[in-house]
Amino acid sequence: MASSTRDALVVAAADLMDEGGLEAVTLREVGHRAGVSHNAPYKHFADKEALLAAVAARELTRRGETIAKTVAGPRSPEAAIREMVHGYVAWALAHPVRFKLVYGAWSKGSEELAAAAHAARGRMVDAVAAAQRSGGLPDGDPERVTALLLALAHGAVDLALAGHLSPEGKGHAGPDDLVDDLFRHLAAAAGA
Amino acid sequence: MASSTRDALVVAAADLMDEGGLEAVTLREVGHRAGVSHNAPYKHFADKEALLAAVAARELTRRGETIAKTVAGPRSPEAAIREMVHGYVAWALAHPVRFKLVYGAWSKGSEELAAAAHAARGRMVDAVAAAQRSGGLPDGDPERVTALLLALAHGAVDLALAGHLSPEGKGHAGPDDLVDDLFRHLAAAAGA
DNA sequence: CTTCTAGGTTGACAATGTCAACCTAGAACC
DNA sequence: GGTTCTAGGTTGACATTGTCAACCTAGAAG
Repeated sequence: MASSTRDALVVAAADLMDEGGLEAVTLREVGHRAGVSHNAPYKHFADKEALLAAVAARELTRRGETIAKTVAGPRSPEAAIREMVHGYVAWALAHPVRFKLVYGAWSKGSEELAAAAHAARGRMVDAVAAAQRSGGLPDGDPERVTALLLALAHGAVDLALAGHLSPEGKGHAGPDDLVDDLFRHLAAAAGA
Repeated sequence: MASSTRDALVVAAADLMDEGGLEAVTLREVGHRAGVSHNAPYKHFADKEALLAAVAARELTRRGETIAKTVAGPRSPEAAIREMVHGYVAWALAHPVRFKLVYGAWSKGSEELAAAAHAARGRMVDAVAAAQRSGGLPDGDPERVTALLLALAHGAVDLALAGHLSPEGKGHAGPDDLVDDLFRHLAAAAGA
């Protein structure tokens, strides 16, 4: 197993950002929470960004496990993707800071990150392809339909978190509503 | 007109973020570019975030003007929304930092910002409603269909900027491709 | 002519990322 | 066993940056 101090640092950073946002994650406080000095993190990470990348990798790996469980759960392929996309939305809304970290720009492209992302995407693509075969989604490159679903979920969540989604009017469509709308339209397009 | 120094500060900040990213926008450098001292910005803005909000308001206002011109341009309503959404994508890809600033979280909800955003959205909703009447888009609350379009465009661009869109595979669907896909599916759903 | 104030200046401070120098215990090797 | 190397930790210092406080000045207001 990796250095236990290293893990403690990653956990401390994750906790800090959940509590006080990204700007609350200071190397000094992270070190303090992990029970080491303000400079100890540099023995495990090149710089602050590398630490944050480790946090992102940890989170993405967990997401991948969740998705793997989802794929084994529901009965129909349509239900499976629906659940995946709604799961994505729920996770993002529950952990906004981790969400923005994971799907922000990684100037440091860790291998673990790329692998976890690829695995998660692959599972979704499979589910989409299955749903296409059963007629619940329109035809076309499954990768591309997956990208469409993910992009919509991502955008809806991002806008919602920033408060730019439906200025609290009567429509009041939340991210989940938009996801449902898209699935409905896609189903209609598939049945044409 | 507002203080000319104030404008100079806003312009300097906008230039800086275009050149070196958000982290390059330091109050000292902004002041220097505007030809004043490192503390002069505080005579015009409460804090750094207020300055950034002013930059965002300026950018959003410009976007609104662009959209207004677009609405008067194309012939069919379908072409008009298509052009609006693609214009959104093009702008975001061309000015990633401004894009993230404008659609990031404003803890300081300036009135100018809210007004500009509302105006821009209204024009898009009108265009969507027109397209619905001519059968190019499926029925339903126009606000909601507009939100769907914007959310997809936003998400596609955000993922693309972060490098999380189609891991350079053969599909290689860019934001514009996803937007086209959505329009195609919506048209199919409308024709059902 | 006095007074007020908007806008500007300099100086200082605390927080933070980061570098450098130093220390220590245990693994590794003879 | 004794020597050496090194991973992991410590303290101290430094530059950058946002922000506050004190001070200054020219022109408007009276």
